Amino acid sequence: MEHCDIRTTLENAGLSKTVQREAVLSTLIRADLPLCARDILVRIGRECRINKVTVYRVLDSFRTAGIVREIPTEHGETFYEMACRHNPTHPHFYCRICRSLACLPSAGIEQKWLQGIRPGDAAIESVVINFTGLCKSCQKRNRTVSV
Amino acid sequence: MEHCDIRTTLENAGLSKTVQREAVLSTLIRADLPLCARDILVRIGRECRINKVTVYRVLDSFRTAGIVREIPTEHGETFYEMACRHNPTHPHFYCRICRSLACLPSAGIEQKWLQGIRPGDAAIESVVINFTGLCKSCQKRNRTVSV
DNA sequence: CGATAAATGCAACCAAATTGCAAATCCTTT
DNA sequence: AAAGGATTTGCAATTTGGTTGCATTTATCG
Ligand SMILES: [Mn+2]
Ligand SMILES: [Mn+2]
Ligand SMILES: [Zn+2]
Ligand SMILES: [Zn+2]
Repeated sequence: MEHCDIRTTLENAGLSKTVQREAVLSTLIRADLPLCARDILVRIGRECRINKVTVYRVLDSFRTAGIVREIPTEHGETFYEMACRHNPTHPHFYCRICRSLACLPSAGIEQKWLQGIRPGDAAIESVVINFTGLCKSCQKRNRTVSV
Repeated sequence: MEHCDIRTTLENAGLSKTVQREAVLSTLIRADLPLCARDILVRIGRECRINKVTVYRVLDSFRTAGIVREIPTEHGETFYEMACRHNPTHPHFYCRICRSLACLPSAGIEQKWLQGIRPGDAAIESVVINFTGLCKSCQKRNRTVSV
């Protein structure tokens, strides 16, 4: 997969370049699936000194700038993924047991679906389509337990 | 709108009949929009003695029995609505300012959408389609403020 | 380099939801 | 109707994901 350049991304967004922002951004670019704040903190590890609060604030600035997309889940944790041209919007699958989030390969489908919707008077800013259920490994584990 | 019978609903679900369960169920049946645990607690008020924890547990038993649907929101509160035949599944709109949740009148559309999805190995149990943005009154309020 | 605005770290805080356990209630069987 | 066992509830404490206030540090620009 092709990737965005960290410096260019920050510059284009008008965000000042700090080690913490670079660490969060590079973690998200490297990731092959959406990450939550805790994931990011763990992945950065000792790479650079960074606080939990900073991760939240950095993610918020990225979201405001349109660099990342937010994917809220049933359980309450919010996941993040790159919102660049290399990663068009798509639905997600959330496992209610292991609380993992997976991207579903149906890019662009939201736009088609949106046309069937009458939002009334509301000003819609985003659509979240979240499938929930049991992932493959949790299905297996559950089957074994219940038999 | 037609309504379900409280006693029959509980009996069919195999749930014992307690004043607390009846209170929660009747509140949800009466409601004209999805409610969160706190809403339910407030609406029950002095009607019967009920604890916050009980509301959560009752809602959980209702969800397991398929009596209610869960609608998780971006902010972390979970809303609930009747899942009976009088109320087929539909998408929802969530206002990120006033945190209100509204039902969108597009019944049955999720089922159609599901057909376009390749879930891979996952066992899908539910689809949540959540529109987020600003409701009418929050648009107005925001406009006034920013001018 | 120095000034100033912006970003970060830390501790305290918050709201929603969950847990453990004792007391109360429900439901079946006498 | 009373008894007994299983289920449900209330209460206090805890967990979790996230936020706030404020002092310190860092980035950026002249
Ligand atoms: Mn994704
Ligand atoms: Mn609804
Ligand atoms: Zn899983
Ligand atoms: Zn609103």
